[in-house]
Order: sequence, then C-alpha cells, then structure tokens
Amino acid sequence: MNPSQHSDESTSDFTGRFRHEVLAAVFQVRERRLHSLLWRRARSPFEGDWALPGGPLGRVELLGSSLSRHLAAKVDLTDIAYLEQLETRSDVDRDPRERTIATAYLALVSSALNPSIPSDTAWFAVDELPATAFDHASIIQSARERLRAKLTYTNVGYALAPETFSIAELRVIYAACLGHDVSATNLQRVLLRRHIIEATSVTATPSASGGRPATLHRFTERTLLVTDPFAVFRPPSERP
Amino acid sequence: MNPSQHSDESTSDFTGRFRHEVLAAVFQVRERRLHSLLWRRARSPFEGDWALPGGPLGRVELLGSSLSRHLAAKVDLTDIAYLEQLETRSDVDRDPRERTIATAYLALVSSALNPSIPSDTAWFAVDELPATAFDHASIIQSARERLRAKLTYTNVGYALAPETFSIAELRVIYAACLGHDVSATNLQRVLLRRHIIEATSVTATPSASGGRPATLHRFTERTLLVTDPFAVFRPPSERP
DNA sequence: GGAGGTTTTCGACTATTAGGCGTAAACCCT
DNA sequence: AGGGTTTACGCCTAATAGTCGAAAACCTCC
Repeated sequence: MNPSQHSDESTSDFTGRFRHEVLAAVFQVRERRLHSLLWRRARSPFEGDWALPGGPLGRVELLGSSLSRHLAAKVDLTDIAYLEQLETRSDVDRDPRERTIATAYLALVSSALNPSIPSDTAWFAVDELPATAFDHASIIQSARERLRAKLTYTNVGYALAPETFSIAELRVIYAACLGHDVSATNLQRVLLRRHIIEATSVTATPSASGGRPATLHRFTERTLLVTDPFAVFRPPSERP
Repeated sequence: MNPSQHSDESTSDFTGRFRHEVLAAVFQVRERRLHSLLWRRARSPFEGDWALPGGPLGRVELLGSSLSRHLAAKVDLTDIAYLEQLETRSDVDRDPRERTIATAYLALVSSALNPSIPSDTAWFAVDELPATAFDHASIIQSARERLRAKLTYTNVGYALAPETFSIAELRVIYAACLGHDVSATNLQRVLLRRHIIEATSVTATPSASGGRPATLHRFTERTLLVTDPFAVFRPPSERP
C-alpha cells in the first residue's frame, strides 16, 4: 500500500453528510428513587411514546452547548450540575425518517431542586419506564451504568446532593443510583477518608419525629475529581 | 411552554448535515513503552504532520464497522483485540477545510504481534509524539487515560498481552500503560484473586541469561469483564 | 559437576482499609 | 422524667495491600 492509495480525502466532497442530534439522560433522585426526565412525543414516529430531551445540532454549535440550549428551551432546565458526554449512536435506522446520528449525554440535577417542567414532560423512575421512543431506553441504561461507576470512584455525588446534607440523606441518594442498599457507616467513613465530603459545624434542624439531629456535611469540591483508581498497582511511595 | 413549541422536528429538514469521520488511537506496547500508530499526512492541511488513522463514515455504515474498514484498508491492521468508543469531538474548526465531527475510538493490539504497516505509518511512543495534525494529540491523551482506568478495574489487559505470558512480561505491559512502576508481587496477587488471570501448567522456555523459568499465565476471559467497582458501598452479603 | 550469577516464586510479616455491631449522644413527645 | 427515635462513634474482626527475604530453578563458566 502506498500513500497515493489513501484516497478517501481526495474524494471527501462526495462522502455523506449526516443529520446529528444531541440527547440527554437527565437524572435526579426523587422520593428515594432515581428518575429520568422524559418528553412525550406529539407526532409520528413513536407518537405518544416518551423520549429523551434534546434536539438537532446547530451548524456552528458544539455538542455540549447545543444540549444546554435544547434543555433550556424545551424543558426550562438550566440547573444542570453536571454534564458528561456518554456515547454516540449510529444505527442506520434508529430514526425511521432519516439517518440521524445521536450523541448522548448524562446530565445530573440536584435533589434539592424541583424545576418547573412543561406539561408534556415528566419524571419517571428509571426502573419503571413507560413506552420509550427510538433507542432511548438503552441510552438510559448506559447512563445508569456510567453513573453507578462514576459514583464509586469520583465525587459526582455533589451534582445530585443538596449543598449540605446529612449522611442519611446521602445514603438515600447513593442507594437510589446504585440500586442496592448502602451502609451509612461505610459510606461516611469511605467518603471522609477520601476527602470527598467533610463535616460542617452546623446540625440539621431536628425533625418532628425526634431523633438526634444530624451534622450536615458538604462535598469538599464541586467539580469532578477522580479518586485515583490506579492505586492498586502503584508503589505507595508515589501516591499523592 | 406548550407542545406546539417543540418545533425543531417540524423544521428538521432545514437543520444542518455534517461530515463525520471516525478515528482510532491504536495502542500497542513495544519495547517496554506504550506506542500509538500514526499516519503521515501527504497533503494540506497539516502536511507532513502525523495523524490518527481513520476516515469518513459511509452512508449506511456503523461507526465501529467504519473504523474497522478504514484500519484494514489504510494500515492493513486487522488484528484489533479490543475496540471501544471514546468520545465525539465537535469543535467547529477542528478541520480547517469543513466542519467535521469526529468519533474517536480506542483500539488495542497484542504485543505479540508485529503487523506490517505501510511506509507512511509508524509507531510512536505516546510520551514522545511528533508534530500531530488536528486535535489528534489531545485524543491520544484521552485514550491513554481511558486505558489507564480500564486496566485497573477490568481485564482489558488481555488485548495487550500475548496469549500466555510470565508475570514479568505482564508487569512491563502494565507499567507501560500506567506510566509508573508496578509491583510484580501485587500485580500477580490482585489479578489472581480477581480471577482475571490464571496460571497454566507450562513454564516459559529458559532464557539465555539464566534464571528460573517463569510459569506462564493467561487471561481467564478474553472478553471485557469489569470487576465490580461498586463493592465499596455494597453489603458484602449481596456480592457475587 | 560444582560455583556463582540471574530470574522467578513464594511465604511471612506488617500496615491499611473494609465490615459489623453495640453503645452513647441528642433530639422528640407525652 | 421517661420512653421512643435517629445519628454518631468507637471497638473489634476480616480482608486486602505492601515489604522483604529466602528458596527454587535455570544459566554459564571453570
């Protein structure tokens, strides 16, 4: 093979152009369960089914900016605490109308918020989804797995939790995302040791049901930090 | 906001179409260092600089298939042991000729192979890259980080190592990817405990330099397995 | 065929981290 | 004040990681 055979570029003007859309799995913990924001389709295809919010990419727009714009415009959602690109889907007939490539994002909303959303959108518990449009159900699954993984080796929790919270509240959030029970003792110990959360000096206002008021904690950083997952094989002498 | 304002779809025929290409950071451990396969550009822009292998997406082609096709056609590379989608770059002027969206992949090649590659391609150690074209250098960085992370909580090592190997050989591979020294004792103990590798009954042929011949090991599975990274917070009673 | 060198393997010991549990602390209400 | 409830925390055990050194199994050379 010689260089002159690398001819794709010389014919690039004849290669395809593709419709491109951005989508987001918007997650929030509501009533002890992980929910995703869905939007009811008013027209064919998949009329009446529920779809992820998003929309077409603009001509001079970045993928991430495009998504923020669509979320703000379509579902009045501007308080996205965390946004991360997930994956790009390219199945030729994922949209029956025209081939459309979709780049999916994971978006997280604090459980302290209750954003006002349009009447044709709703929150659904991710393990009780309604009939969904396109390949959106499988995108939600990918997003769940990404979130599960990130929760364990990063501090993304800050995007789901309120500014300050009790360990019990945090436990609910982690359990909802991970899909299994979580030990409060271990959760607190591990997150403290990793310096992901820290105690504040204030305690929660006592609840009517009695009980010792919890000391409120906060996330030390509110930007993404990964707790070095390479520790296993690294000589301890070189650790931070 | 009411449903009739979700109008992007009704105007979808007027939204942009975009050129889309696939790229791969093809990694292999060569001479104790992590290398990436690059391709020398014969024409403007970035003439003479080195670029990731890849090419334009076909009209009815999946991203992954497209990449395999380009790798096979352009660099005679058919022995990709592992392929994973990395991220999609959308910067408007990442290609000065025309806006081109790129989906980047991570591809791994066994260190036991020495594929014949065209004369205008070459392997470069990832920490001594030549002048690179477009945003390809930063894609290589992303790929390195992904590889580092995956090595620690999955068995992707199978894609980089030979069928069977001594612990010493495996140590070299891990060290090259992680960028720091690795303890052979811990490496063996951790991977054995996780059942990622297992000992075979054969020993390596003794080297000319003497020394006890190593027992050869192999990866238990040669498909991707993630060692549950959620163990930290999960009640031990529920673990596999 | 033994001596000395080289490389791998393995066991012993220590340090660190995770998990379980019970008790104390700090609030509620009556 | 006493009973109920929830959180906090210390103690103990188990599991995993890290260090080190000795032994095993090969080589070459004398």
